[in-house]
Amino acid sequence: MTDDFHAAKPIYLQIADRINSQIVRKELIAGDKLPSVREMAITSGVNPNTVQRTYSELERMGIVETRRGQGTFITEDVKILMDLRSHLKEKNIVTFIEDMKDMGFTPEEMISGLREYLQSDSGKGE
Amino acid sequence: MTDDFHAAKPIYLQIADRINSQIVRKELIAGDKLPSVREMAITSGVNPNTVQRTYSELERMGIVETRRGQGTFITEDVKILMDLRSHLKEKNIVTFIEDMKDMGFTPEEMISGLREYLQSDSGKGE
Amino acid sequence: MTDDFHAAKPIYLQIADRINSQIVRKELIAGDKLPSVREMAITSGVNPNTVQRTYSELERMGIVETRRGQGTFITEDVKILMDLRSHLKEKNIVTFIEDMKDMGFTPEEMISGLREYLQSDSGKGE
Amino acid sequence: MTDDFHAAKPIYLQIADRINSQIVRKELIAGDKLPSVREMAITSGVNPNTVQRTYSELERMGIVETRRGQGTFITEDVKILMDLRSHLKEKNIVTFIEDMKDMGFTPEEMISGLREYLQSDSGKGE
DNA sequence: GTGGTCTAGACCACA
DNA sequence: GTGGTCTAGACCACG
Repeated sequence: MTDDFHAAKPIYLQIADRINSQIVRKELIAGDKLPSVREMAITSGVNPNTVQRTYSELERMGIVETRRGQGTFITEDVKILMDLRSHLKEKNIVTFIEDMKDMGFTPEEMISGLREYLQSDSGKGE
Repeated sequence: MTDDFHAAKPIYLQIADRINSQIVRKELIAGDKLPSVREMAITSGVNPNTVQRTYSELERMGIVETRRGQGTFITEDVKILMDLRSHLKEKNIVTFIEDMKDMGFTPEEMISGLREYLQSDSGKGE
Repeated sequence: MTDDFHAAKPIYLQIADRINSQIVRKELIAGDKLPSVREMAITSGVNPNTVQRTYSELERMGIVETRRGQGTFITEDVKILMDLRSHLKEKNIVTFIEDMKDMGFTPEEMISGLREYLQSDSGKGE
Repeated sequence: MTDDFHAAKPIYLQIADRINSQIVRKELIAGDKLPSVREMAITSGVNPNTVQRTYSELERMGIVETRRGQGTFITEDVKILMDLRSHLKEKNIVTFIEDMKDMGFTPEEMISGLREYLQSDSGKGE
């Protein structure tokens, strides 16, 4: 919370987020090949170094693996991909609860507040 | 989302968050005096400059005002303090919804997921 | 220029300004007695130290003189009071011109700009 | 007004003023890159932190934007830059008028006084 | 290379 | 005592 200013999450993490979202939404599945660093850099309009860093980060998390000379692939390890979903979900929810609790909201208020915004939100997307 | 690593929000903003929480929870109310820069620096274990920055940031947001030679005080402008609460609340909820939506969760899943964690969470503290 | 933020000129100088204005507008004239430090502090709602500093400053400028046990008086030296007026005037005008010049305005634009605001300004006061 | 002593506007704001002047005079235009913090620090003979502060201030005002790892740039938002000019102009003029009015000058005297100094001023620089 | 944050420690103006 | 500014120098994340 508090933010509002420069917001700014590093670009390389934003790209990682995007890829994670695609995985979680099954737009990318086990074994899929990611665009090459250069390709992704061009289509995303960023420096290749930045994409490189994204891929490294994802590899560190076990989500992708690079095969020399072939490219970068979503891991075949389905368990990791499943975990990713539940992990991101849990992380999101727990963070949300903690922040709301810090602000003195009761569980009931969290749910009703969430409901409220979900309604006024119906029918959008990025 | 994604994070887990370095996390890292600047210290001076973390302190600002903490103060905002206290305001929102009514532990700090309009007109209250904040600890002096030096005092807060010691109790928070940081450099006075860092606290100074926190206070400047809060002043920029209209949440506190400094009176020369006297100290830093929560603004008397109750409206700003009210707005703070609803602003933080909204920000939290909207972010949560967006992130969950990115991950392909339906509104129903968000609410049930939230419920689930709220139960297993009953009776904790920071 | 640039300002906009905390603005903030020290209180003791604000008070000095106010007294100078009164002199220049002949509301205070040579030999007049100023309120005592305590009195002025109360009516101005500030710390006596602050008023003390104002008087010291004015004395340093030769505008007032303090007579022990009697109080603080506007100087009898009319020349200084006359100079005050022209000095403040000059200072004001010169600063104005410099700032406008910095912004790339021509003398003609300064005068026309000034005229413009003087018209829309007719009939106000603090 | 009144001043003459310590004058003293913080260095970081003086630098901001300078940059604002350059923008208003079209010496810096939308999209231009500012010197790096370190560079500017050296050429201005101040500490990098001080320049950093200047840039932060300008960013807060929406006049510049920083691109990570690339540098600090004048905003592409031309409207902000236009507003800057008129804002600074207005601020200057209004302050001038108020101060002169405090001193008991009539609008006519302001204009004739200004004229007077503009003539004796023809052909100078900083 | 860039900006952003932080510490350490100093000095000053203000009340 | 208070906050505000500044220097010196360090470290980090980012592109």
